[in-house]
Amino acid sequence: MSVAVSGDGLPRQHARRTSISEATVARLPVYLRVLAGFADGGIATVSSEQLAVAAGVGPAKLRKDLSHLGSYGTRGVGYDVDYLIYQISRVLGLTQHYSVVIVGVGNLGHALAGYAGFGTRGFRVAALVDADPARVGETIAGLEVQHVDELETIVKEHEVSIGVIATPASAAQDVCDRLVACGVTSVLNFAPVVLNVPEQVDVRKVDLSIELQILAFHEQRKSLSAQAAR
Amino acid sequence: MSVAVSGDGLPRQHARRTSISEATVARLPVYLRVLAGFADGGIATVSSEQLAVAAGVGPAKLRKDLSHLGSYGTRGVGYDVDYLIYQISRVLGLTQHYSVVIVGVGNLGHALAGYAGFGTRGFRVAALVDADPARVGETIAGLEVQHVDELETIVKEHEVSIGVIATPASAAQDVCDRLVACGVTSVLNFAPVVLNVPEQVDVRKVDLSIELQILAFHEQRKSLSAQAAR
DNA sequence: GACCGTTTGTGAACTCGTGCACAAAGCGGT
DNA sequence: ACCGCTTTGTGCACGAGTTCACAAACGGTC
Ligand SMILES: NC(=O)c1ccc[n+]([C@@H]2O[C@H](COP(=O)([O-])OP(=O)(O)OC[C@H]3O[C@@H](n4cnc5c(N)ncnc54)[C@H](O)[C@@H]3O)[C@@H](O)[C@H]2O)c1
Ligand SMILES: NC(=O)c1ccc[n+]([C@@H]2O[C@H](COP(=O)([O-])OP(=O)(O)OC[C@H]3O[C@@H](n4cnc5c(N)ncnc54)[C@H](O)[C@@H]3O)[C@@H](O)[C@H]2O)c1
Repeated sequence: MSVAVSGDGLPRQHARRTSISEATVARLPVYLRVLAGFADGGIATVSSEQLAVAAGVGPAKLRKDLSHLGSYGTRGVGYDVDYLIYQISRVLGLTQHYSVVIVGVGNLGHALAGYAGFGTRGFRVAALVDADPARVGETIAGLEVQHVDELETIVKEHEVSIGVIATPASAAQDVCDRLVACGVTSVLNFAPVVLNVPEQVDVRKVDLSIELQILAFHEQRKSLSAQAAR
Repeated sequence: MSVAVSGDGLPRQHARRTSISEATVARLPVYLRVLAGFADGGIATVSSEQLAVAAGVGPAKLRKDLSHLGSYGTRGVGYDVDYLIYQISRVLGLTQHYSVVIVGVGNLGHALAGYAGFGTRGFRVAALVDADPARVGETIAGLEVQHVDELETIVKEHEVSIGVIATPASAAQDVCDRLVACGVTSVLNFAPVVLNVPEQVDVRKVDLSIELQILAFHEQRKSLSAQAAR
């Protein structure tokens, strides 16, 4: 593997020639969480075997995933927990901070606003907005709900890069368009609709009803095969 | 394509020889939702092109997905909306009803309990349980919160097949073990932990923090390439 | 009934992701 | 300095999933 030496004299792997696969990126946060657990437990080094078991993946897959972000491991020993945490954080972009705006403060929006998990890894809920005048002014988790018309001002002022949509499905596309128009380039959508966005905007969806239907499919498969065995 | 005739005289495609791929199963609920929208709008038939656009996938992928569940389409015309809804529902196992138990009625559990989307497609919230005695007895969306020790009784009585975990991460594995011990074979996990379950149990996870970190990765990628262009 | 434009269903090529197996590399003990 | 044990990093084969491209099928029209 080729190694470049940067100005400060520290060796620096530039494995950022080939981009990391989407499947790998989706697993890195899991590794990160598991590693954080090890670090809390005072464990200094882990083998790919241990990490793999804790993360629920195969050891080979784990090693291949990690190899995509550089060669940070010691043969015969394993990985240094703290160093690996740092490297994964760096690759995922968690060394920066991201401001999040939550749009739609209903049942779900309330839960999200109060969710402690946001703050833990570089994400900060900058504002809560809703279209319902009755909700505007309410304070949740230390934040006052603002009107959705303030969206552009809020996004500009707090340099919001991630928008979370927790409105009814009927309003989601409209809200998304407004977010994109304000310059938001990442959207996390909880509403059960397929959002249309320009090329450069990333959308990820969390869809409870789809998850349930996938489970239903497997339930049926299980009960059918149980029936066939009879 | 071979066609079998069942006892009742109706022609019945037995495309259920080969199992449907996981990727396809994950998209079927999306098609179903889009189709429901078309049906509401009074549209009787759709082409793969129309459906694909509405579902946010390519037309070829859509046709291949649908072909996996039989040959329900008319060349030169398209698909009959109602019939396709029925067929997808059948394949996904939504013609049956599933009872769901929600474990952990905190911020998120509250939102889930009140979520209308549960009832719409054959899923029924049979019970809410929590470990906190202060929460037991509270009524949410017409259901009284019961103690988690009642879990086994509840699962047996309501024939619960799907368990939703909305407890803190520290309690999730324990709750999961108890659900599995009661005979629950599908779990939807909102807690940020990797659950260990026996082979025959399906687990799906919804993990907000992972989604955010994936978005962060792409945000970083975007800002880096913008910087490189400068 | 033959023709024509349309749309499905699907083989085939291709890309992407996974798992195996092993050589290279490090560490500790002698 | 050597040896043996452990574990990484990766080449390779394989399977899953996607995309292309087109023949076969259908409805409508003459
Ligand atoms: N509650 C859940 O557990 C749950 C689970 C999965 C998905 N969802 C989805 O999440 C979304 C929200 O669910 P909920 O239960 O919180 O609904 P809700 O009706 O309780 O809340 C929706 C909120 O959005 C606000 N809103 C409506 N239009 C708006 C607009 N144009 N701009 C800004 N705010 C607007 C409303 O005033 C309301 O406060 C829905 O799409 C739902 O399908 C909810
Ligand atoms: N709030 C959110 O928006 C959000 C988003 C994503 C993920 N999550 C995750 O969902 C889970 C719940 O989040 P929350 O905000 O509702 O937390 P919460 O603390 O408000 O609620 C947790 C509930 O679980 C109950 N509980 C604890 N141990 C239990 C046990 N052994 N059996 C049954 N019930 C038990 C508690 O009494 C409490 O009522 C957490 O793991 C959290 O990380 C929450």
